[in-house]
Amino acid sequence: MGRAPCCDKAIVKKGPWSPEEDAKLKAYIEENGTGGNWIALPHKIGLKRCGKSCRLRWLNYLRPDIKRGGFTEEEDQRICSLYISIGSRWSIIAAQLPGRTDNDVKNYWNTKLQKKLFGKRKEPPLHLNHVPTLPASALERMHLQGLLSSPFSFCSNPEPWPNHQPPGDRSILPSISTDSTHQAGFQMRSGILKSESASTRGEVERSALAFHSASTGGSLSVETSTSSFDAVTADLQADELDDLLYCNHSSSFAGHQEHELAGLDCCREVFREKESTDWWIVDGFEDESTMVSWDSASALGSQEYDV
DNA sequence: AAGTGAGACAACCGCGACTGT
DNA sequence: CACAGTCGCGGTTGTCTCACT
Repeated sequence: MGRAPCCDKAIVKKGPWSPEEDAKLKAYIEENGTGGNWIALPHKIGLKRCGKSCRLRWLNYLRPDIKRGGFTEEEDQRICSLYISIGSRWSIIAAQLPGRTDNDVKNYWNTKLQKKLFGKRKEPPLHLNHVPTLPASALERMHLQGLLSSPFSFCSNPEPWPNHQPPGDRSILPSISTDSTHQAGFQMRSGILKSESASTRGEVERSALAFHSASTGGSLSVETSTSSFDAVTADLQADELDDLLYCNHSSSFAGHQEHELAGLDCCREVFREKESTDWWIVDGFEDESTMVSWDSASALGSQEYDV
């Protein structure tokens, strides 16, 4: 028995939306709002569409604040920086780009940016094939980190998330985005304690962080201030990203091979030890890059995390 | 002009998380 | 606490457009 479908697939219409359907949906939402229930909405306005489909159509296409047209260089850089920092959290990345939707950003990454950064080649760099358990996105990010001059630079940033708020106050501060829809998408998910298998996409980040932690004598600070994602992106060298995105980066790549391989070595080292290490994260720090090992846990000190 | 392939964009699907009862 | 309904997300697939042969 699978989960019950959210709507009757025999009745709902699928495929591209007609202008009439768009007009109906748009007019209703502009006048009445979504009513807090997408599933019921299509019935109210006589649309033979799934509620999820209506939601998607509104968020990705009909919403008045949608920005059309090509992405700017600044947006490119921002997407890349954030992708390197947090991975394929498209909704979060999109929230940093006013008027852009997660679908937009995701499509743009998949069709354009990925090619810009990695070239036409589909397979990962040869040496990365030696880490077969890593998911593609993690490999990509590893590769990008290698292309920049400071491998795993994001792990030197104590604040990979825009801010951390205590449980019970999960909404991200307005400074991140003034757009209400985006803010809604920023609802931080609670998760007091997560344990993840070693093969999840956060593998690289955890390894990197553990490496960083070890190399700094096990000290690791996790702060709870309220600065924005700018702190993350500032950590990546904008000019280097610019090189990767808009210039021939072959020379840059060659120059960083050594760094990259060194970074991989540290990962492999950590992978060998992962069996004996318990990985954990604290509430509100959903991103794997913020995970810390027990080795560095003592540094959390005064933080009262519900573990 | 017709066929074809690639690229861009739109939409769907499945799943985990959240919320109310 | 359990359960059902709903939301939101990320991955994937489908469709359309356009350039090229």
